[in-house]
This record gives sequence, structure tokens and C-alpha cells, in this order.
Amino acid sequence: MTETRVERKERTRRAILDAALHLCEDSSLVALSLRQVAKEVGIVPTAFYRHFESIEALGLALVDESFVSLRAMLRDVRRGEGAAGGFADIVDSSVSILVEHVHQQRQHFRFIARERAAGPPSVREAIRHEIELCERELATDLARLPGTEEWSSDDLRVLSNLIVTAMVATAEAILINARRPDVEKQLAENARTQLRMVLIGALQWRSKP
Amino acid sequence: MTETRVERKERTRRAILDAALHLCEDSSLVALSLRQVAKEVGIVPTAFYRHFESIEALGLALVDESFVSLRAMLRDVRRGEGAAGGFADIVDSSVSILVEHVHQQRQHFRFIARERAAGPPSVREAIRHEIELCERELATDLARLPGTEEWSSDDLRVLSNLIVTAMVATAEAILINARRPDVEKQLAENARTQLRMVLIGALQWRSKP
DNA sequence: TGCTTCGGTGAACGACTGTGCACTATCAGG
DNA sequence: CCTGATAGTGCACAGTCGTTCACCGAAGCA
Repeated sequence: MTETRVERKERTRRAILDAALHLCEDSSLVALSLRQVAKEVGIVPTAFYRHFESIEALGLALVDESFVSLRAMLRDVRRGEGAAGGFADIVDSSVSILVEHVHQQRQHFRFIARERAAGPPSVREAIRHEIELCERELATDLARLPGTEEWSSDDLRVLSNLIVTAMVATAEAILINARRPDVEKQLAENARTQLRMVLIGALQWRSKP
Repeated sequence: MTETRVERKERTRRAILDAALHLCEDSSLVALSLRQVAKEVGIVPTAFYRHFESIEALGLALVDESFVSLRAMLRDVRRGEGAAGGFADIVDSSVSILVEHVHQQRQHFRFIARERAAGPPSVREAIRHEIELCERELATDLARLPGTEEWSSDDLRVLSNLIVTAMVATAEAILINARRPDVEKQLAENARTQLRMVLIGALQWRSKP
């Protein structure tokens, strides 16, 4: 025997997650049927229930998994910030890392981008919550940057929200234009310009007392 | 007789559009069935075909209709800009108009926000195209603002994209928090702050030669 | 007035949906 | 080694789905 029982179960679970991720590439979770997933995995429909209570539960598992990818990206971005010299370097490396991760975890980013707006309510809620956490983290990062010493925490959150929104939009645009390296290069350059514009504005900003 | 034949037909068509819009409030077009719509309207499923070739065609019609609402908003924004005094006034009035229109045309904005990411490919494409047109228009508006005389057209587009992205995100957030006036007020204030930050950055910006 | 056009009807089809239940085969632990 | 747990099977059920077809009745034009 080469596999223990829990290993086999985990393998099937993974196969289900992968199948769902694959089927979600050009549709949404709400238009996904249990039977499609089962057929893709190569199991009988009822066996699905051995692993997930419903498609919605599957979706929540995919949210968790996808945000592992996203957080890995944020870790890389932070490491880049530590190594980089000035603002320009931070912007350049951060966008490069974004582009790279979107490529490597295309399915996860696509899933988040789509289900954020279209998934079952609980999935939407979960994604919204995770993104809010990311914004909060970014806000504390921004607080450490020179020039933001006197900012109110509200303003930090607002700036953080703007940056996250712009980067999410960039990721979506990259996903739409996958397999078009020229367009993608332009999108990355645009994202860098946007970040620079925002940071220039931020450096001039003074919070109201 | 109170109604001519074309009037009756148009009335049914409207009823179908309204029913679809209503059913799309908490689901997506791809999870919408022809029979649901027909039942909601009060006609037999096959009668649907007298008005639309498919659900997808219905979606494209809804895109057209929704962007009529959105363009009406942009017209109001431009009128506000003409009347307003300085940058601060423009920002304040623009965001107010956004909030107001999102309320008045809740279903249309919700539809765009959702199907933009989750709709059938042709619907996504149509929405993407319309938003791009809006960005283009905003770019020409920005070109008329004092301080952007020396900007490259690329930079104008990039700034326009950033602003549109931020405003779309604001509209989505308002839709999520509908019926919570306190949250909504905060969101509007955040949007104003973001616009001010961006404009401050833009005023300092100099395009590369 | 008579004929045509056409929005809407109703039955029928084959395919697909989620879910329940009884079953089997196999691995893990006593 | 035997026994209980359990991942996966197979069948069945009642719905819903999109689409077809022949048909109806009233509006509109001649």
C-alpha cells in the first residue's frame, strides 16, 4: 500500500477543489453544479457530500485557499519594501510581485475577483472580510512610512483602501488580458504610475486635526 | 381599445427587463433561467422568445439600459463641475451625485457591478467596453482642468482609470451597505478624501517627456 | 369584411439538477 | 484476525431546465 486512508481522502478533496477552481475559470460558483464537479473529479455525485456539505461550503474553502495565495503575495511585497531603497523602488518591486503572483496563482485570483461580486452571499462576505483585513494590514504598513507620522488612522485606512482597490483592479485587468504580454506590460506600467501619483498626493497630505 | 399592439409588446418587453433586473438583485445572470423570468413576468416560457433570442441577449439589453443610467449620472457630474468653484467643490458635488444616482438606479448599478465580473463573456465584454468609453470621456474632461496642460495623453488615461476604478469601488460599497445611512455617509466621505488625495498628487505630477 | 400578422398558449421532449437510501469494498484499530 | 468505520457506488425520485411544435385569438391592414 502506498497511501494511507487520510491521504486518499485528502487527495480526493484536493481533486474536488481543483476541479471547482478549473470549472470556475469561465463561469461563477453560483452557476456550478455538484454533478459537474463530481464528473470532473471522476466520482459519483453523492460522494461529493463526503467532503463538503454543499457547493457553498466548497466556495468558502476556496476562499480560504485563495487568500493563502494572496497573503503569500503580500509577504513578498513586504520583503521587497524592506530591501528597496526609496518610494520608486517600492512601487516598482510591488507591482512586479503583483504581476508575478497573479500569473502563478491565476485561478485563485480569478476566483476571488469573480466571486467577490457574484458568489453566494456568504462567499461574498468572506472575501469582503479578507480584503478588509488586507487593507488594515496595509494601513499599519503605511503608518511606518516616513511622512505619515501625523496622519489620522481614518486617513490611513482611506489611503490603504484606495491602493488596494487600484491593485485589485490591476489584477483583474491582467487576468482579462492573460496571454497578451504587451498589454500586460502596459497595465503594469500604468499601475506603477497610479501608485506614484497616489503616493505623491499622500506625501502632500495633512490630516485634519 | 386603450393600447395599440406595439405598445403591448413594448410593455411586455419592459416587464421582462424589470423581472430580470429584479431577479438579478441577489444572483447573477448566469444563474438566471428563462423560466424564472417568464414566471415572474406572468407569461409562458416560450413567449420569452418573442422578445429576446436568449438570456444573453437579454443581458446585453440590460447593459445598454444600465449605461443609459450611468451616462445620465456623468452628465449631472459634468453640470456640477461647470457650476462649482474650485477643486474641493467639484469633488464634493461629484461624490454627492454619485451617491444619489446609485440610490435612484440601484438595480442598474448592481447589475453592472455584478455582471462586469460574472456575466456571460459577451456581457462582460460589453460592460468593459462601456466603462472604457467613460474613462476616455473623463480623460478629455481632465485635460481641460488647469494644471494638466503638459500631461501626456497616456497619463491622462491612467489618472482617469484610477478615478473611475475608485468611484466604481465606492458605488459597489454603497450598494453592499444599502439601508445603512451612517455607513454610507462614511463611504461618501472616504470617496471624497480619496479624490482629493488623487487630485493633490495629480497637481504635482509632471509627465515624462 | 376578410385575410394576414404575431404575441401568447400548452403540451411534450430529453437532458440535467440536488438529494435520499441501501449497498460494497477496503483500510485502521482492538 | 476480526470488526467497525467510511470513501465511494448505483439507483431512484421529483424538479427544473431550454427548446420544439401546433395552435389560438385578437389587432391591423386591404
